[in-house]
Amino acid sequence: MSLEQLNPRQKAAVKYIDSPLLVLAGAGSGKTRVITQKIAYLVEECGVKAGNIAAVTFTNKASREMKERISQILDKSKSRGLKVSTFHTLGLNILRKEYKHIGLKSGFSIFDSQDVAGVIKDIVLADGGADSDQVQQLQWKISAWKNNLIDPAQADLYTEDKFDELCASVYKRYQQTLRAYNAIDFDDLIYEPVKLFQKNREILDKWQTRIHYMLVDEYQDTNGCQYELVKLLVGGRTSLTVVGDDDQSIYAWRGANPENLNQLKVDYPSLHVIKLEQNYRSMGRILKAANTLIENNPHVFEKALWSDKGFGDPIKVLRCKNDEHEAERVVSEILSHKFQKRSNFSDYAVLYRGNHQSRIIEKALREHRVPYYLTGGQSFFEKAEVKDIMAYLRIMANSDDDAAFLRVVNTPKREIGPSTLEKLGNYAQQRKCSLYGACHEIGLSQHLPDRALNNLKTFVEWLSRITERAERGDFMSAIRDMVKEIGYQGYLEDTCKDLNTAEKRMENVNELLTWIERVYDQAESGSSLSDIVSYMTLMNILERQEDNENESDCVNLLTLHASKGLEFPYVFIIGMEEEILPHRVSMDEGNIEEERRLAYVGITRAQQNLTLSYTRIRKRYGEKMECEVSRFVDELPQDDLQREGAGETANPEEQKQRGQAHLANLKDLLGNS
DNA sequence: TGGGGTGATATTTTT
DNA sequence: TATCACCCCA
Repeated sequence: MSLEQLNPRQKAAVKYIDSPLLVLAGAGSGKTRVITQKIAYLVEECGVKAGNIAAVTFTNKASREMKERISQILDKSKSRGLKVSTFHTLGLNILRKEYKHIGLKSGFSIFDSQDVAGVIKDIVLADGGADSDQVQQLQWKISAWKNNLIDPAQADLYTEDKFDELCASVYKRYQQTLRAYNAIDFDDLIYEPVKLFQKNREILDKWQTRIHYMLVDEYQDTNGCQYELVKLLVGGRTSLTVVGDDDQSIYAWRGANPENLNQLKVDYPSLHVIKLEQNYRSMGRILKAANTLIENNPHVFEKALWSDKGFGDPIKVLRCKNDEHEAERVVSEILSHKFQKRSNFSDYAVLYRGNHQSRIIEKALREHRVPYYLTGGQSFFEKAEVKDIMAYLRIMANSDDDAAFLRVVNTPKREIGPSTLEKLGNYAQQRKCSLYGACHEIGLSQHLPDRALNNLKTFVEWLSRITERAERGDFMSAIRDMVKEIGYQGYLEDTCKDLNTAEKRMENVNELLTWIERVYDQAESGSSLSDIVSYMTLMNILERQEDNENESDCVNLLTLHASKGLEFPYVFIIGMEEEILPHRVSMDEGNIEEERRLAYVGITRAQQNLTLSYTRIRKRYGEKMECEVSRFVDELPQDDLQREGAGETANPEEQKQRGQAHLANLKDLLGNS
């Protein structure tokens, strides 16, 4: 195999196997290439079987990309059994084999965060009241506990105030409820295997034998639980390579613990560190700006990106009168630039801090007839029609899944209303069984009027028939018939305002079916209905749609967060203002460093040109607010900036503002060191 | 059962 | 200011 295409550092990272390895891979430094080459190296030169290697990523997209690139460099016969998966899929695979040890039955469901919110709501409601804000906080807290491996009993000990006590008691009942539903949540996919491994040496041994080498991508995004899983699977061995960049850690607010990078040095004293600093993406000036900015953050590992792509144009800084003006400027910059360079619309990206900022840009783009593609928004699996069909599959796979039952039972309408369901619920509780189970109990007739009873019976009988068909005969035709038999298309046509949206939703349903078919075809033989449903739950079809849309020539609109891992020739970052970037809330919480990393991520997306913009006045909550340029603009190398716009020469007012920003920044630095 | 009026609310999001 | 739940009424 040829390692010639790699630079010396990359080559070293691929070949190093003597101790655990941390690869500090700067933006655009070819980290995916290192991981894929290393897998090939392990297989071809070190005699490790592909089936004994586990490579872990965070998103489906990253794992798909990695699989694809490996198939390009490694023979199919040699890559057989290679496990490239997300953390959650790895966890699911473990649980599929070991579910009995944690009190689950086969066919368990995976609850998404909406299902979880529903369960918590029910629990609090039984307590006598809840507002949606509280449910949110409870959900967040429980998730945080799981991410830090704290079980309900331990949570009891950690309570500091009344709210913590409530959380702990809800946590306990929440776990019980999930078990009763034969369900787990996303966090459990990692939490439960870790707990099991900690308790049961034998099972851990088995999995350690199965996995000889682990590679972890985007290591700075791991949480405590994920790190523990890696640590357990690696055990005392040296067979670990993690790749990460502390400067691109932008998900701490979601439970990621970038400290895990430093923790490695403690847990593995023999840890070897290799830095990848050559950037293959951007012009020198962009990297200089990025380096200068991020130097304002404290670092455990120093790192400076460089490239041999030439220095490039100055970074434009647009100063605008107001937000409308800003949008207008950005669009006209894109248009005139495109005209000059004869580039494509898809070469441009507009990045922003918050989703709402896209609206005004969208408006300007529409006015100029510029096609655009908006990333984000509702994910495919959050669409009601997709959730409906998925719920049908879930109840078919796991009859204890009450959440799925409730969603499905009266959609489309079967005249099974709230009062029927309440009585059914009471009865199920009395009999200590699931809602579906309760429908089969003889005693139910005592509690329900005939009409309601009949409706329910008809439904569950139909459901068991179709389930049986799916399990026994041709899976896909049973599913397709199911959609037909419930009259879903007619239901959409009745409930949607216009036929157009009904049609669109039906298209989504069909797309879902196509996907189920694909997953079914690719799944190992012997995969059950529930296996298919589990994998579907962990998937995001939207990603694929994105790829499709990108083929038509569109300007890209996305949040800074969503931009991580992507690159564009020409990048605009709008709203470079105090209270936006850095965001107000982060300022209050003292999280300036993460905001700075966010700006860093945005800047390093640009290959050739970078334009920043800010406004003097912005409408916020309907009120006109005076704005101040972001401190991050002041932290950039001023000689490399080309400032343009309304009253571009610095007036006394602005001088003063900048002075204040600088002072604040100094204080910030002092406070941190 | 659905639509319209009302009031609260306003980062970032993957699995 | 704009949106989105949610609740109430027809």
